[in-house]
Amino acid sequence: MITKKLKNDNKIKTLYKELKDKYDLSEGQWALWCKRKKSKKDKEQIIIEAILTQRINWKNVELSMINLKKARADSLKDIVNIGPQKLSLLIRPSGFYQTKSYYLFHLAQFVLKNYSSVEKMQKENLKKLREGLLTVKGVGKETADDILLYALEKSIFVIDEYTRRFVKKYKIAKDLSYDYLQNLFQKNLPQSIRVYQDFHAIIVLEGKPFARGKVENKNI
DNA sequence: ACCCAGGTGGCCC
DNA sequence: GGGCCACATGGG
Repeated sequence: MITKKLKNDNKIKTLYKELKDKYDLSEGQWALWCKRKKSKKDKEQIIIEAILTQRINWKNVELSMINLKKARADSLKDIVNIGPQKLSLLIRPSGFYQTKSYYLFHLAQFVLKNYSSVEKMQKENLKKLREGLLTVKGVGKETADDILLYALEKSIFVIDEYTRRFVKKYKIAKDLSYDYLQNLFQKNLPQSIRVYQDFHAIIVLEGKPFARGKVENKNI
């Protein structure tokens, strides 16, 4: 029992080290790729993308983001202002557009009403933020953690379809439930925002067919 | 004409 | 807690 546990523990750490070499990643690489995601505007875009990317490929998300930018509706304030009706037409390419437009509208409202800005939101502690986000319709654990890790820069590990495929591929665990896997990864990695961001980026790359050698794609 | 893609909520048991 | 369904577009 204990030996088996140790084995799995080592697996996660070892995989992280090996794959970091495989993709020639240095510490904080994700941040380098996404240097553009530093500004207030970019953080808000991560939040928007977190909703749009639900159950859809990134290509479709990009099409919606282009529409939003063209319509100058790519900030949380814009989204609250234009309202769910018009918003839904702009985000059609990313699918489930009526549902998602309500999700997005309510999320934008939630952030602005409770915190007034993403920067101020970042000052709140992780636990409170997660609880709050989970009360928003359309924000489940994955979307909440995605926002927390990549937009708000809190140390929490994201479990998604790519993570589950990764876990299966390397036979890391049998239990694929969200809480179990999140706990498992967090227990076996240093509690570091950078590590969580980079590792998740690696997991996504591992799930992409083109992924070998040099990394240029930033669609994480 | 299929099939698939980075979820979530609602309903049922 | 888990199983099933609706939600919808663009690309292969």
